[in-house]
Amino acid sequence: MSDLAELIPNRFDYQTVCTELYAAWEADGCFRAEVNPHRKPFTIVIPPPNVTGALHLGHALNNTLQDIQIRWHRMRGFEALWMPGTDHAGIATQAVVERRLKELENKTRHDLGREKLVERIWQWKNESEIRILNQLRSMGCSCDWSRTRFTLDDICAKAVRTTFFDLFGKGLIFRGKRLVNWDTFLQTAVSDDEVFHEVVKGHFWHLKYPVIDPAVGEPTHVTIATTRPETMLGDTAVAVHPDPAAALDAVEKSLRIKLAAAPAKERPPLEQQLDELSARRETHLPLLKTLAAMAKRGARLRLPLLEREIRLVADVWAKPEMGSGCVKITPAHDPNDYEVALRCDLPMINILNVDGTLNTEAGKYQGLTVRKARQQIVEELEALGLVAEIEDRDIDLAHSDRSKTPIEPYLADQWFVKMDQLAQAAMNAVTDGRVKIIPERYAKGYLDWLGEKRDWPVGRQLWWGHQIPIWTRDCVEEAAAKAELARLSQLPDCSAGQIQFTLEAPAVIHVSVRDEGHPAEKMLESSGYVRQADVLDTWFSSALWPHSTLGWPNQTPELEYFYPTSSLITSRDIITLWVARMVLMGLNNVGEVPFKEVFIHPKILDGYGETMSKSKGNGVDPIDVIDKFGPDALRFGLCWLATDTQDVRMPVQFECPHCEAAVNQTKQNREQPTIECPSCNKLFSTQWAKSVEEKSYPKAPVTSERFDVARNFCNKLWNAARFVMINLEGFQPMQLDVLSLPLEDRWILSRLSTTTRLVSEAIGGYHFSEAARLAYDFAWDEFCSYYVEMAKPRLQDPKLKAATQQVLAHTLDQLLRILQPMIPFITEAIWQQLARFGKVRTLCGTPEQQKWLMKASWPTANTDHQDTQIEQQFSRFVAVLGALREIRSRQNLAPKEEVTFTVACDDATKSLLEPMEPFFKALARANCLGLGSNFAIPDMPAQLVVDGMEVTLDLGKFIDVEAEIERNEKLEQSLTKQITGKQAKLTNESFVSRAPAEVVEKERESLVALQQQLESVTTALTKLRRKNQ
RNA sequence: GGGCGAGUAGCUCAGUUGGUUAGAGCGCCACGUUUACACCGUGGAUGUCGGGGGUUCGAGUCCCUCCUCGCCCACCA
Repeated sequence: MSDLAELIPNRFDYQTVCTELYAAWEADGCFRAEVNPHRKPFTIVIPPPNVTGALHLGHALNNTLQDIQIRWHRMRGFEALWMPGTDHAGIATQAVVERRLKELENKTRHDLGREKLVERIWQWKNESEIRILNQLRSMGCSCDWSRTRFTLDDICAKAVRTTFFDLFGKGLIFRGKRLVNWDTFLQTAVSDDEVFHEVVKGHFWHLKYPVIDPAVGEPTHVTIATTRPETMLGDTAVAVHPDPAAALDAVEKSLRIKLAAAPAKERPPLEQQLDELSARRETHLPLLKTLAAMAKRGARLRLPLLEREIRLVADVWAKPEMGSGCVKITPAHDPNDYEVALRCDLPMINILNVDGTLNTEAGKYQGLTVRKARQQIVEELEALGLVAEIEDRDIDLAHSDRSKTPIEPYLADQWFVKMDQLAQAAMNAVTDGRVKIIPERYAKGYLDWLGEKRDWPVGRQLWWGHQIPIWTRDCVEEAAAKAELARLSQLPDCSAGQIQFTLEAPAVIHVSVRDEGHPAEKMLESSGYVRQADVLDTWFSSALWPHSTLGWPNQTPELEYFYPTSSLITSRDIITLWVARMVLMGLNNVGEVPFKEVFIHPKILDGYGETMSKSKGNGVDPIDVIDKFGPDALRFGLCWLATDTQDVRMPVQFECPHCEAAVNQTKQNREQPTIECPSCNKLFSTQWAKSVEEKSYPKAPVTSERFDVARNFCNKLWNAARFVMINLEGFQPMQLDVLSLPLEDRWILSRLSTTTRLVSEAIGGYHFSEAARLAYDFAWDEFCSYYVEMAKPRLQDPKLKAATQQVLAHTLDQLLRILQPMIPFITEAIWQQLARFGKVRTLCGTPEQQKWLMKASWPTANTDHQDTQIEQQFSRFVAVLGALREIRSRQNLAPKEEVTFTVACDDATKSLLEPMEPFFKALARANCLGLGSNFAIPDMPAQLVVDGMEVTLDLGKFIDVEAEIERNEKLEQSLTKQITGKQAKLTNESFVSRAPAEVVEKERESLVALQQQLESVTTALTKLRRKNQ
């Protein structure tokens, strides 16, 4: 025994063992999943991480939960496939590489050219992909690496190309002129999802545009207001409401309705608005009426500076209740103005170059940046006396999420996917339950978003991504286009289904080619067609992920077997961007939903409740946590925290590399390149260290104390296992008859069975935290604190030893299985060792021959072992034990001092407690002198009533009478108070008559118990007081 | 403006269909090295369950309302 104790270290050496275990699993093909008609498939596709950088704690959570599901199903006999891979993440990745290019070499992508830049991005991708996949391995993710995909690899590319060609042929892809969010730094359109708003200080300029040839009684100027005066260069009209009086009436009416319904508190502001409105009727309405009339007669204005004539138009977009009541119309740079331009048939003038400078349309301002132009224009207008007023104002300015630069709304040619039918199909899949979203509340956002059925702009003016497979030729004249279309339709490629084409009125022809590298591509290029330079939105390829990774469009056996996938586990922020699009593409391409369930897990927030992100500096690298706590603690900790309703709030600490002090990460220090440790006053560096000097300081890992629980738990498990193994010497398994085992054995087996069932239910229902807590409580409180402690005396007894060993080995074996999905490394390491000492760990029947725990079978809850009566009996033992310990502790008895005690109880309890006598001795150093009713009361008693049992300790020489009196007095008070409350309740007629009988009965019983307890406390007090005199 | 979620011990969170004296981990206090584990053991202290109102014999739990925080969507001349 002592040899073994030395052989097995009392700490799990995760640093070396985990890497070895992972390699051994992988070498043995444990992660592989194959088409296997004899098993049911269980499939999860990983939400492919972006190859922009490394994974953070959010990914760690996401992947831990997936791995738990995969490992659990694998043990349950499913053919479990976890499909791994990464996402090329178009804009994000190109932006990272371009930023580095700028920082390190001061070059732009244009200095490098398309081919060279793409080459650089591939390099970056290769590096970060290795890093990401290694992070996943370190975490223990059991992905089938032989199937690893990348959204830009050949297999995914084929799926993208096929999908595009198909949608194009169905008329669901088209080109249109639309306003896009233009990122002037990356020089690409970004989607609404990639835009964030930030309030900046700005101004509100009121400008005057002269009226050309005003008639008598007409104003000479029209005043408009803008936050962006430079856009006046692109103005093509000023709008006024066609019927300002009616519009004001409507506004007033709605205000009055609101006012009538509003509570008193909200009224004043509404009333003020009404007052302002009526004032406005006097100050503005006459003028607005005149202007509306002028608009109808076709009045024209002179756009200052450019001296261009523009129209005054009547349009409902102009709100008479706001500003001057007139609004400048800049169709090419404002979404609303664009709509006005369509309605009023206005010209649309784009004044910007792709880099955000002004173009030739800006006249003498050409080449200026927006900023410079604004300054100059305002100065010149002021000189002309055309600035009526300048207000200070906060402006909610749109910024590009990727480059952090302001967005310019910009009119450009864009490719769209028509969402109509596709979105409807995806909505139906959720409403009819083919796709179940868990928790259910997230279905609402999904449906609302799809319900808008907005066309999806899929083109990106980037170099990194799937190039749009369209060749375009502008035939200039309609007749020529018609002739060309006729020619195309005669081509063999056309009848072979290799090309499809559309006519964009009046004379632009778009042709799509089905297969990459098909001769038709060359043919088109030699006959005047030009390939679209744009690439596809990165979500286009990720939308295909569940089927493209399985080989679609080829009808592979994998696709047949593993699709639809079982479960998608992801974070809530991409429900629309990704989940919704996967559903619609899956339905379109394969005709079946991509997954049956979507589980949305909580987000990891920092100590301030903010989402973690690299740019904020509050991100945590899971590798730092693994280094400090081990991969199992990382996983178990995340699992423990992943509750059903709350996001995970996680304050994090730098760990000083010099003195290991924990330095809380704050808003102040989290963005600094170096930090001085408050404990040793030495400097360490952070992720922001850039300069050589900054980087010369050792980098502090960032971890969180929240992983302590999990680390401690792993250690507890390790040592419990160590105890079991140390005590398995000479273990000879036999066939055990559970029913004839002693109480404690039957109790732990019953608890094991219940725990097994509950953990299965929790994992199956995605209640990960609950699963962790159930296993934790069973392992720590029930197995370690009670069963193992009780096993100690039994192992000394030759008659009891064998059965005890067997139950210990069996329980540990089953516990390891239950924990394997959550903490695979340490459980596997223990299981491998356990197999050396106890080859057979079943209670009876044939043992399972399995090399690896991760491939072993999931335990089934043995209902024969479940015995609520045994569990209740055991809880009485625990109660007595607790009473003994409490008395010992409050009397401050040294652990070595033995005490004697008696328990007054009924006969049933007596026969139950009798066999437990040795355990009172072992666990509380207390010798039982008597159970039941016939025993002498000691001279110096300390009593406690629990569960109707009166535990009396003979304190003899040990007693601290004062302390005992004080404690009893306190207790007496509290009991009296409770009794009074209960009596009041029970004499309350309405309670007794209306509450269910069993509730009333329960109250009565508890009153009796309380009274009994009070009585014994009073008796004890009397005795103690007498003694004290 | 619309929607969703959260507010329970110093901190981070559980709390099942309303039902005895509201729980856990960490932290704190006291005692302790009893041959698995000090990443441990035993015991203890700590709560107007965000505020107010209502339903009910009974509310942390249900309803209304207010406050605070977070997230999503829409809009912003």
